[in-house]
Amino acid sequence: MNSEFTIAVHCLIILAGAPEQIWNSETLAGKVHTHPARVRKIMSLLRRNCLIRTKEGLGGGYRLACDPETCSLAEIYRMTSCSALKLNWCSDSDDKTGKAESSGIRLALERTFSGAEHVLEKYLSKQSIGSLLRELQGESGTEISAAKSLSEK
Amino acid sequence: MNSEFTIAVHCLIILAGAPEQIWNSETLAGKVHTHPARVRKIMSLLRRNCLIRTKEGLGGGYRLACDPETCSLAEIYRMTSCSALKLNWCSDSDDKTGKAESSGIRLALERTFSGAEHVLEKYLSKQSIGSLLRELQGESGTEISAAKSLSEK
DNA sequence: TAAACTGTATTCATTATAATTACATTAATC
DNA sequence: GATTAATGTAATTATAATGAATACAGTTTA
Repeated sequence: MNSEFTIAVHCLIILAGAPEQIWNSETLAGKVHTHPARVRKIMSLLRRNCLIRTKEGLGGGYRLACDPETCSLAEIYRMTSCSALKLNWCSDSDDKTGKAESSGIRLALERTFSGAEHVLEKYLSKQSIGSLLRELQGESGTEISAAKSLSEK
Repeated sequence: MNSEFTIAVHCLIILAGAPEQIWNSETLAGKVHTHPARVRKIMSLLRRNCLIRTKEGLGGGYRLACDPETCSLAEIYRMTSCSALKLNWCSDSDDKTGKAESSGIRLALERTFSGAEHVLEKYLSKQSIGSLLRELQGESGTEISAAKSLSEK
């Protein structure tokens, strides 16, 4: 999984924390520690998926366009990092034995990986921009981490 | 997750499929489509974790040293790819606002990632070299994929 | 003692990732 | 309108991660 997911979530949380405000790429880049052009690229992806609204021109920038509570991390994961757990290894065409045993192994491992992706998405679907934001806002208190309890269900 | 996990599992399945046989790095490398030196490096890791036994010298190679049924993929994952889902992004020391909001976001995301790692390991702990091997051997039949059903539990 | 292995470090090549630059386009404001 | 400040996007460059290849010391068998 590359860092696009992280940056996307981070920016969305910032937007959700001040829904009326318009944030530009430079400000977001400063908070997320990356380059404005990269922020724009990722935000552009989020816009095409209708999570945010963009305003071009002077005074422009980004605003949230979705309900933080229903915007799940799984959704964002799919946009940014789909199949990050994919099996990365070449085909088995040159198996000389004819028994094609290693192809069988490959299939089995592909099922394992796709199952892994499945449980990961299921876990991420239980968290949303809203839930993370609430977790943040309650941080000064003594709450138990929501992520921890979710993963131990 | 890099491909060490895949190669390790693949090699272990091969060893488990012929427990009496000694496999050398060149043969394994041919089946797994990588370089013998890389196989040796990974097998060396598995040996240090007592999953296999090594025989050096002429006629040497690798043999399984564990019960395939209790050798879970989670265990192998931990050896090869631990924290593959770790948050990869720099610290927040230069936050000028003083509110340290983005540090809070960082902590929240770290919890999310560590929870993700947790569910992934939990999923992998339900599969073993033995279960994969059995899945392979029953492949000619019409069995439902074990991985699929596990991930949908 | 020679041959065939593993163990391991090092170097090189490739690929993936991210930063940077550049510039067209858009919109607000003077 | 002209200027300014923003996004959208492509292209280039730099850096980091990954894997392949090489080399050679150590080990065991015959």
